[in-house]
Amino acid sequence: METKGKFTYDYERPALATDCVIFGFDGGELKVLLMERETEDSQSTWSLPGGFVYMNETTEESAKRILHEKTGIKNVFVEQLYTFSEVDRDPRQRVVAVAYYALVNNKKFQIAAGLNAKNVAWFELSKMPKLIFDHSKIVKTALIRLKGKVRYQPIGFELLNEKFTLTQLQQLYEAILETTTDKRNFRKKILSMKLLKALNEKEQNVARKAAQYFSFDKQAYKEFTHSGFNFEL
Amino acid sequence: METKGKFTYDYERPALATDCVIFGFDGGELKVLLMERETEDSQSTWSLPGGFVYMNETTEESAKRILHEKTGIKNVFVEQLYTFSEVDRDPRQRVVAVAYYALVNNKKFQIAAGLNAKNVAWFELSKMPKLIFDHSKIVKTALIRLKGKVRYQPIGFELLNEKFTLTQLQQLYEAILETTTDKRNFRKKILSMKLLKALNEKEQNVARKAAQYFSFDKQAYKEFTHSGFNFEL
DNA sequence: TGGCTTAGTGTATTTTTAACACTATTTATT
DNA sequence: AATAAATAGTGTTAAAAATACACTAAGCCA
Repeated sequence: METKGKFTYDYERPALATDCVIFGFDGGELKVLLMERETEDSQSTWSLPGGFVYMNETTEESAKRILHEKTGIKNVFVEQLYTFSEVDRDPRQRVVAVAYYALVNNKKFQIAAGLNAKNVAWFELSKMPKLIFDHSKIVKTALIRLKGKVRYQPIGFELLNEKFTLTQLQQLYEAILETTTDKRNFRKKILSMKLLKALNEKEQNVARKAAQYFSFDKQAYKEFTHSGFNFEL
Repeated sequence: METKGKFTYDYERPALATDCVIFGFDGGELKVLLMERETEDSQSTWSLPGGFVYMNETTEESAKRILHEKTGIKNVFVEQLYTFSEVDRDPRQRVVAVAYYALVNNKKFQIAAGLNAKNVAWFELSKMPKLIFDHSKIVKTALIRLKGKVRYQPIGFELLNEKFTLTQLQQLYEAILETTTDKRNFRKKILSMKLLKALNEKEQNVARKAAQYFSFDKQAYKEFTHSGFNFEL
């Protein structure tokens, strides 16, 4: 128990923190951004970016602030995941963590990737190092959520640039859902929802037929949902 | 800030509480169990059962403990809903609330209903009183979750007795999803999953043809999911 | 015994999903 | 200039699932 501090309560309180699982998509692979810290015995351990919640911010604001402070990423999709409260999850003190997950598009992915020299790095899911505390469990929970959610909410687009090809979109879904899909059937289904705008623009400098660029039409999606339709893939 | 207390920290901490949305199903209606408290000005206000998290319990244990202490209900389905952290959600002090929702079957519903004389009561969703703080928002969030979840997880059964008729089951789904369904199609679909066991028992004392009782077959569901099938209604 | 009430059941149509293979375009290579 | 390499883009058919729809069965009551 702290004694030097200056905030005193008439009952004991857990500390409250936020942790963030940051997903990116690159090279056909789903990746997670992790931070490295040196421990006292000068071993390195990896963890999710996280920190304590301030008194004047919500947990969502806290997660976004920490995301920005620690990785430079801002203005991305962030959603609450789950609150982890095992009594001994942090052996040093009782910390309850409200976990969030973020989806980072390819452009911001590259910026975050540029920070590699420092203490953050992208990891493929199959190549994740051991993580501190219950952070592996948090990542696992985030993956399950992402897999479930991507099928009935158009959040996958958050992982691509504003303009993307149908092949990229299909690869994204295949990576997240760990499936393969027939190209024609995938295109038929996604185009039938009329939520994609075909742009007057094609890929450049590719040694093959250049693919058409599309963008997600947020306005059409609004009307789509208001008409009682449900996104589903 | 408290001054008489004996727990002191070197930075300010929000209080951590749990609140619980308790769903019951009776008379073809989905209901929520609420608590009444007297305020200082002797007006009554309604709220979700809730309380502070102890240092030696997880938030889930806290929610279950409080549920039991305040309503007598235990051994029911309880699942984490969402963490509410608006800075001013409780005007008296900063409280972050981890909300849970519980599904109470009809038998336990009746017991809880018997507490009516005291300070708890079941309310139909359309007849809910004004609630304290952000508790209406919490109920709304719980409803959205229940609606979403009931379609791809067999949690609806938690709201019925162990034995139930297909008509009861259908009414439950219709109440939660706010839809109507064709009786033959509903039966065809639910029975095709082979997750219901027909019991050698019928309704008693009804002034019409007595309906067959069924129960949910947990063992079959385990095998069902392990075979890669998904519950879906 | 006739009336009331809800249980229980089958078929035909429409819609959705799944399976499947070739041509078109662009760049790189020789 | 011709050809090879790579991936974009496209339509049809068959199977499965969802939907729409109406009568008979059983038990109690008046």
